[in-house]
Amino acid sequence: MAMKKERKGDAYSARCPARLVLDQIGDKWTVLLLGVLVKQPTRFNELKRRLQGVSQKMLGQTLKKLERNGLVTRQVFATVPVSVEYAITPLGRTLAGTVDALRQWAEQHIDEVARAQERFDARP
Amino acid sequence: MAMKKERKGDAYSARCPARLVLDQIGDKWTVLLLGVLVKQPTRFNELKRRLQGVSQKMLGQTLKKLERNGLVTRQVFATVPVSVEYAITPLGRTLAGTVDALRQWAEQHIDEVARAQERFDARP
DNA sequence: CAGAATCCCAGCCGATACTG
DNA sequence: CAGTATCGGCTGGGATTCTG
Repeated sequence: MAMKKERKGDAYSARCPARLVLDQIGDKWTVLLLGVLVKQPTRFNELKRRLQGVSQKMLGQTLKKLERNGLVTRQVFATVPVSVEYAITPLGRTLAGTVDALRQWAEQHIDEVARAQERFDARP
Repeated sequence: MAMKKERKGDAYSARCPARLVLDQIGDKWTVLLLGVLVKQPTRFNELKRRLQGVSQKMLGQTLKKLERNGLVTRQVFATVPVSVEYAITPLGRTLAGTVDALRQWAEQHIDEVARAQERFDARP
């Protein structure tokens, strides 16, 4: 029997900081969420409205992950029906900036990528 | 800058260039793969050896996706057992650079993130 | 050596329903 | 309003087997 010893992850371990970042921003909603919050603090249902198509489950889950990683804060106001405001942290703001570099790369090179795909798909 | 109205595919449509990039680099092996190939062209089994823990399936699949997007090239040599060399393209090299910005962000802020996680996990 | 094909599981994610 | 809980589909990804 092939036992693996301590194969926890090699260069690919959870200790790899890059992996931590990609696990955060690689999911479906984080980038869009940061994109909204970087402009202003926003409440739960308002976020739900902005990110058309998100489910409460994923919104809550994504926000919780962001909060846990110190990228957004959650503040509760004791209004009549309680309201909760999410805001980006300074740390989150720096990440949003870095993610923006990615977005810029994408916009600059999307045509080239699209052409590569066509070439690839149109061959024997 | 043009306002996009188009609510059919949300802001989250496949047309979104940022989404295309995240779908490419967000997977488990792309970043590591680029990290190896950015140094020198490498053959299939050599890649498999370098990325300890990757399966042939995922390696082949990831390479194919990279090739389709024009980020790496695949060249076959008619040696005795045939050998195949994968190399990063200029386009792929620019992406690798951008990804590196992400890695730098991660390394600079991993401590702060870790502390945020501890604080989050250690509360009632 | 370089891969394709198959099986299977864990986790993401959406839809829906329920709570304070 | 702001969530949590549960069910189920889909897919990323690993292990294994087979081919040129």
